[in-house]
Formats: sequence, structure tokens, C-alpha cells
Amino acid sequence: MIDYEQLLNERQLEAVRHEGGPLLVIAGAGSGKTRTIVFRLARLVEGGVDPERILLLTFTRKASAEMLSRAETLLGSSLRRAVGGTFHSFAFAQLRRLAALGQGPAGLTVIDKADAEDITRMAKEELGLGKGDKSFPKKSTLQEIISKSRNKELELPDLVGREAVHLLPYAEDMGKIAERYQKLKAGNGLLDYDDLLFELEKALTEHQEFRDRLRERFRQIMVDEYQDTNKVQARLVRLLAGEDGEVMAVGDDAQSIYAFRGADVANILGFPKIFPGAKVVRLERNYRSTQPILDVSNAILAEAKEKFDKRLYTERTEGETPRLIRTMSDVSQAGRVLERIRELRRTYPLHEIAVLFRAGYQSYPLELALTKAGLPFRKYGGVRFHEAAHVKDVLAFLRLVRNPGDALAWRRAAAHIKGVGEKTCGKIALESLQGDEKALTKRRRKTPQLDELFSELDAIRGLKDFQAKLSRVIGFYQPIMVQMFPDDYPRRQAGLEELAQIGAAYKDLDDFLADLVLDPEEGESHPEDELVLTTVHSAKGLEFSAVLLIDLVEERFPMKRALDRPDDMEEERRLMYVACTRAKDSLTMFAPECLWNRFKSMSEPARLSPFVRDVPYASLDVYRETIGGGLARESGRTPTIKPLAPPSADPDPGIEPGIQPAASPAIGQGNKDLGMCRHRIFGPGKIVAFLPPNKYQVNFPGFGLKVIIEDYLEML
DNA sequence: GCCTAACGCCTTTTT
DNA sequence: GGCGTTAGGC
Repeated sequence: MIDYEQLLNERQLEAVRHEGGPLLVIAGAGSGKTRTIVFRLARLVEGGVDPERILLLTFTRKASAEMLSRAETLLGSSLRRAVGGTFHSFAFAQLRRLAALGQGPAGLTVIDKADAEDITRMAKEELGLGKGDKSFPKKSTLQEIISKSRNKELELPDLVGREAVHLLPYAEDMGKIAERYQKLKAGNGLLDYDDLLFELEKALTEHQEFRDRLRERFRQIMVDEYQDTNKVQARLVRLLAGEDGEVMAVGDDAQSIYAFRGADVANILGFPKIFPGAKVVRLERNYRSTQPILDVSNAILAEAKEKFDKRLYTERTEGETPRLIRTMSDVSQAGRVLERIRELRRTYPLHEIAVLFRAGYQSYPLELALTKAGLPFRKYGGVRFHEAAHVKDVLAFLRLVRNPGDALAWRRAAAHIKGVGEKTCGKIALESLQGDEKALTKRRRKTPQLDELFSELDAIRGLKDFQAKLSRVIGFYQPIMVQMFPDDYPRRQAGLEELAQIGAAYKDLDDFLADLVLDPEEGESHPEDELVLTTVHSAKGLEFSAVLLIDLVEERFPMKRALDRPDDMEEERRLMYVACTRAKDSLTMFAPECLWNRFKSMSEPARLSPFVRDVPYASLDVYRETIGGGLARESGRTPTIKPLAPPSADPDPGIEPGIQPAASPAIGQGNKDLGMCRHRIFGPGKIVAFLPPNKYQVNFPGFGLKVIIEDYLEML
């Protein structure tokens, strides 16, 4: 028997033991959310629930696999028959079962973003829209808007009016393209990510026996990261639960960071309304971070427009003061980050150290520096494994093995053949589909390389098991890869080996293809001790002893596009909150003074991120990079700051007023009116930062950054 | 008609 | 470094 009382706090216990009705757990960052789910899983099984009746929906398949395996360890028995995964993978699996019964949507090939974009472009071209119009939205924008309008369930012109006013003149054309896109997909048996959810909803609504069977099977439904579900996902939960199913939703409204994808915080806030009688449990005690780190996190969240009814507290009152390091530029930042990592490495293993950033490309300079320094790292987010060109190529061959009518796959598989382009591929696909052997033979005779490809595909089809197919495809592709990527095929080679590794776990081609598109598994778990580089989004739900945040300047974090959109700014703020709360012991923030502008080939001054400006000056140790490359300490945390008192007997800690050093100015205060100035010797310059009490940092064209005492500057 | 190479443009987050 | 457009070749 598991000693729940010993291992859980009172609130967690309440959630774990709850029975007989809907349950909503509002779990602040680091409050033991995963632990609560894991123990509840164990508790259910211990209490006699058949694992087969449990459905665990999470944000990534990795998360559900980890929770199930932790619960297994706890229980000492298998949970294999429990179903865990993402909404999308669950939907796909159920739709396949339905298809096996001859019902549901026709096709069952799941397409990824790149495929969806290609089909969108075809729709646009077929309709002859936007020809020669340079400002016509491109396929990525079109696809983004089409998907957003479905996710947010807004009519397309409505969505464009709200989120992309500048495209309003194109709204009508985009609507036509969206319609055509849907038809093209349906006609080719393809499902995009959004279709998976809507098709499952349709199936549940239209096929009563199907719905009843699923309801009967999944009596216990648990949904993690509920704040990031969209409207249709919430309806799916309701449809699956039925009247008397037991539903547990877990999430944190303050960590909602997927609104851009249609996530609707209203789902979590409105849960008690949709599931009347729901019990609500709040977890607010943080077990992860030290108080100084929580002070910074709380300060960032405190400025949110939408007020969050929470303030994390911890008993880890002692700890290193978070640092803010102002580097001269984003280029020099990489070096300072590397230094800091070397320092931290003396205390923590590499895999407990993570560098977080807003967007994938921001880590490129650091990746270079790390490679040069020979420091092993693993990157999450940004370009995904299955999106790498060589992986997509291999997958294209496999898709053709299964379905020779897949025009998109033909395009990739024949990319190395000169004289065979998009139109030809479309024809080949059509002829294959219609079984027009005559036309195909003619083509094969005309282009020997095409003939070779056809023979190869036939040979692969003849192989019995999936493993043999996969290794043969990789073998065939090998020389093509060398030919197509002469400069970096060795790196891609490693990717193919990884793909083979991943494939080793599969018996079925369809499963393999769908899984790679739905939630690509990383290769084998890191045998080496590796540093972690990750986007903040991909770091969701994770924790590290030491966290380094880079590029904390306006236009990078928050992103430029969010600056003049209040709602987007709010999401960026929550994202920043998520980033800070990943840290257990050590938090280092980096903010370059200048950013390299690739187009202008020059450095331009950057403003400190407004979120960092909201942090009381005294909550951070501030360092500044000096010309020589060293660091000069600029300010320190005043020792008078008392840690937030942990609530004593109060059963619901709710909002603790905390002790804010109210009088201390925020970092960079006064920056709000940055402007131009003139110096007697350096001439006119742009003020980059105000350095209390009486200095300014100024960027003088031709002279670079200087720190000048106020008295010597003439304000313009 | 179809394909390729060359040129100018702007970079978000993810199932 | 990728996308879309355009010019020019087969």
C-alpha cells in the first residue's frame, strides 16, 4: 500500500482521494501537479479501477508516458492498458478504429504543417488568386489563418478583422482558398491536425454506438494542461465523459501560453459551470523554486492585466539572488552564457542546466559557441526532427510505398530527378491512382531515374515487415542525400540513424508515419550528460536546477509583433512567467544592449524587456559586460528584503500580500522616454538605457556604446 | 507547357 | 536561409 498521507500535502491528498464527480485542480507552477496526477492514477488502480478504463490526455506523448510509468513504479504493477497521449493522437487512434468498422472519415493520412501549406498553395493556384500580388498573404500566413479560424471557431473574415486587419482586403479570397483547401484534403483522404479533433467530435456526435462504447470504456478521464485546450477539445472531454463519467482537469490559468493556437482560458475558468458540482482544489505551495526566484516570477505576473488569484509561496526561503547580465550585444551574449554555464557546471550536472529562449533561431549563436567549446547539448523546439528535409524525404518514400497517389510525397521523392517537377509529379500521382500503366511506362522509359524509383518502390512493397522496408528505404536514400546535401550530409546521416532507431519500435507503417507527424519522439534518451536548449513553449512542464534566459529585450521577448497588441503582450508575459518558474535554484537572465540586424548588417540598440523592467531593482543582482569582456557588478539585492512569509494556518493561502520593496525603482526605470541626445565630442547619439542614479548609456554612431554622466549630455 | 536558376524579401511559439 | 516571383531554357 502506498502511504499517501506521508507523501502528499493536504491539498494534493484531497485531489488524489476525490471520488464520484468532476474535479478541477488549479496547480500553480512547481506545486506538484505531475505528482498529484501520478498518485491519483495509482490510487485509482489501487482502489480497483481497471487501468483499461483510464484515459490520460496530455500535451505531449512524452508527458503521458512519463506519468504512466511513474505510476507503475509506485504501484508495482502494469498500467499498459491505460490509454495515454495527446488529444490528437487519441483522436487518430479512435478514428482508425472507426474506419476499421467502415465508418468515419474516408482518408486517414495525417499531414503536418508543411504538407498543409503545400495544399493551401495548390488551392490558391487552382483558384488563380493572388497572382503577381506581392502583398497577397503567402502560404504560411494563409495556412496559419485558416487553422486559427478553425481553432478559435471564428468565421475567417471575423478572425482576420480581429487579428490581421491589414489582410482584410484579402479576406474574401482567403475564405475561398480555405474552402478549396478543405475540399482538396477531403478528396485526397488527408487529415490535418485540426481535422483530427473535429472529425472525432463529428464521429462521437453522429455514431451513437461509437460514442457509447468509448464512454463505457473510459470511465476515468484525466486531462493535463487544461488551460491550453481549445473549444473543440473541451467539447470532446464533455462528450467522452458523458453524464456520469469521472473527469479530472488539471491546469494553471497563469500558464496559458497557447492562445495563439486557439487555446481558451475560458475552458479552465468555466469548468465548474460545464461540469456542475465540480470540486475545485488549489495547489499553491511551490516545491520547486527558491524564494528569490519566486519573487522575480511573482513580480512579473503581478503586472498582468488579468489578475491571477495566486501567489506562489515556498519554504525554500534561502537561495541565490537571480542575476541580470547586460551584455554588449547579442553576439557577445553567447560568450557570457557559455561562461556562466561553465560556472554552473561546477555545481550542477549539465542536464540540470537549461537555456531558454522565445524562438528557435535565438539559440543559433550559442549553438555555434557550444559546438566550438565541445560542450554537448540537446535542443528542443524550433525546427523539429521530422521537419528536417532528409527525414521528410525518407517519410515520402514510405508514404509512396503505402499510397502511390500521394502527389506531395512524389514531389519529395523525385526532387533529385532533373526534369521532374511539381506538374509531372501531380500527373504521376493521378496515373498511379487510376492504374494507368501505359502512361506510367512511357514516363519510366523517358526518365531512367524515375524508372529506378518505381522499381525500388515496387521492391519495397514486396517486403514483408516494416523493419525491412524502413532499412531498405534508408539505404536507397543514402546516395541521394549525399547528392542533394553535399555540404552537410554527415550531420543528416546521424538523423537517419536516429530515424532507424525510432522505427525499431514499430511494427506497422501507418502507426510509424502518423506518430512521427503527431508528436515526434526524440531519439534515444540521452546517454550523455547534455546541456538543454529549449524554447519556452517546449519547456512547459519541465524543471531545471539552473535556468538561463537569453535575449530579454524588446522585439525578442516579447516578440516584436506582440508589442502593440495588448492580448499578445499578456500572453508573452505569462510565457515569461513560465520561463522563470522552470528554475529550481538558479536563474540568470541575459539582456543584450544591442541586436545585430541581419538586413542592415549593423548593430542597433535594444531596449530591456518590459517584463524585466517590472522586476523590483532589488530583487536582482545586475552585472554589465565590460569592453574587455569581463563582468562588472552594478547593483546588488538589498539585504533588507524579507522572503515572503509562508501562510501559517490559513487553509487557503490565496493572495498573500507579500513584502514588495515598493520604494525601489524597477530596473531601467526612466527608460520609458528614451530619446536622442548630444555629446560635445561624440556628437548625436541614441539613449539606450538610464543607469541610476545619474548616468546614461548612449549609442553614438561611429563610436559605439558609451556610458556618460548626465551632466555631459544635451537632451534632444 | 514545364522546369530551373537567380533575385529580392522577412523570420514565433506547436499538435 | 526559405519563399515567391520572374526570366529564360528545353
